[in-house]
Amino acid sequence: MTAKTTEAVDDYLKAILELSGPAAERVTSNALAAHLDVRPASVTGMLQKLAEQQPSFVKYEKHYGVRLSELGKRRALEVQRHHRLIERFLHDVLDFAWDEVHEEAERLEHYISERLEDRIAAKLGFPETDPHGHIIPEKDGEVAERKEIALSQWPCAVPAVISSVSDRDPNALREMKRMGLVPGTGLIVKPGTRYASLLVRIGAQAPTRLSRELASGIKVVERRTLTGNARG
Amino acid sequence: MTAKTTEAVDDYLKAILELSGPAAERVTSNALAAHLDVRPASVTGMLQKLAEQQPSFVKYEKHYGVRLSELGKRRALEVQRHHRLIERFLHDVLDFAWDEVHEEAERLEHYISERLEDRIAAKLGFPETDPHGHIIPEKDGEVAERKEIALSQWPCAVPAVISSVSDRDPNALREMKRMGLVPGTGLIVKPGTRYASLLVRIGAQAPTRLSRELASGIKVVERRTLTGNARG
DNA sequence: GGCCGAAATTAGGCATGCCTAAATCATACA
DNA sequence: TGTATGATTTAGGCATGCCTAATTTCGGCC
Ligand SMILES: [Mn+2]
Ligand SMILES: [Mn+2]
Ligand SMILES: [Mn+2]
Ligand SMILES: [Mn+2]
Repeated sequence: MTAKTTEAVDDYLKAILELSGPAAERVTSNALAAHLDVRPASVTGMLQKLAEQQPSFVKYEKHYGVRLSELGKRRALEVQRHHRLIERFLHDVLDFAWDEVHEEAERLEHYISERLEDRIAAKLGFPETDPHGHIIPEKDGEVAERKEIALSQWPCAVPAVISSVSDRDPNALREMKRMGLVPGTGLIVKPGTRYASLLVRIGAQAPTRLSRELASGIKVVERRTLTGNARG
Repeated sequence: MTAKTTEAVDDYLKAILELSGPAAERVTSNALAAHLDVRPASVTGMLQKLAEQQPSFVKYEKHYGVRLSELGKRRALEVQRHHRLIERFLHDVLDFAWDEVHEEAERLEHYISERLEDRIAAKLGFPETDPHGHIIPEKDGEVAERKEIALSQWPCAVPAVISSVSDRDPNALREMKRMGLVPGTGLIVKPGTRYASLLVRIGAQAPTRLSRELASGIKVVERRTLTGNARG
């Protein structure tokens, strides 16, 4: 039973969680402003208000950035759980395409009750990931960890499996699906081709060119590591 | 594609629709304030803002009340359609009890997209009523009319069928379900018993006492009139 | 150590939508 | 034809959360 939040507050907390990365580093006002599509001045205002609350969702040092408190992390994970459960539900039960679910979930995540969250999870059989491969936090805030790496950072010639893809660009998602770039697909980056595009063998297909832009939305793990729905 | 609205505006429009009744009479500020649980001064403020918009959702005469414009009626019906589809979906697909669906729908009705509305309707096979018997407006704003009457007004000894029940009081709903007072159930009011309680034969049961309060939430139609899921 | 540019904050405003307290209006009835 | 009473509106405020413009701070570089 965390304190009462608004849609705006929830979105700030989730943004801080997602921008601070696995090491929970400080997040800058500018980064938040870009992610949330508001002006930096608005971010400062919100962070000040959040920081002076008692108890507070954030630790904020003027001019140095913000990070989540335990309470803030708890709430951010709860909203993220809502988001990802809703995406899987829309996709699996209501026939939404994987490029359509994000926008809808971005709103609904703030307005479903705990009861509805639980019924959705039960209906789906307590899924572990959303349609883009992102891990759904447990109800108690636990997150199954996984050391995934951006495809652009992955070494050549080492077999990898797609673990997740960014869900924020519908066009990119449609293009990925067309090329077979979905979670679980295996791939290998061909050596010496890391300029404007990557030469990649996707699954069992012949090697294809993959733009850096598209590649930037893809995260991978080592071939054997993926638990569950591997396909490559 | 009606103009952009907020949750508050949607709730005002829906309240005006529901309080103005089949004859679309003017609704008073006080009635709205009571229904929406805000102060009358707040209602006045909102009605003034709505009335001076161009195009406007309402026709408002200072000191005399408000009614919906065509645009306002269109929007109110759309929100009502959302509400009732969501209630049926939560009940039929996600195992919500009939006394749990209203509160959830009251929030979600404002936040589902047209796409989600359509998918829910399709998944349900385009249902005609919500779990409380209320008719779901069509997507184009058409409403199947039905001349239902409050049970308290129904003549004695004339066979009736429950057409709908009020969904706003969870306790009353649980009590109704326990007594078999659900849409489709037939009943007859016994003569000469219209004081603090009604003596009523519900379905095939022995006659029971029914408090005026519970009866006030029940609407009925003539025995043969109900289309569809009659049970009485 | 001082300067410069980028990042961040402060200052001042606006829109929404709620509140309480103080007028004012409509109207029933004496 | 007043008048009182309840309904309604006006006046003034507050919280949230966004904006632009102006100012301050940070940090790297000469
Ligand atoms: Mn959101
Ligand atoms: Mn996702
Ligand atoms: Mn509502
Ligand atoms: Mn209902």
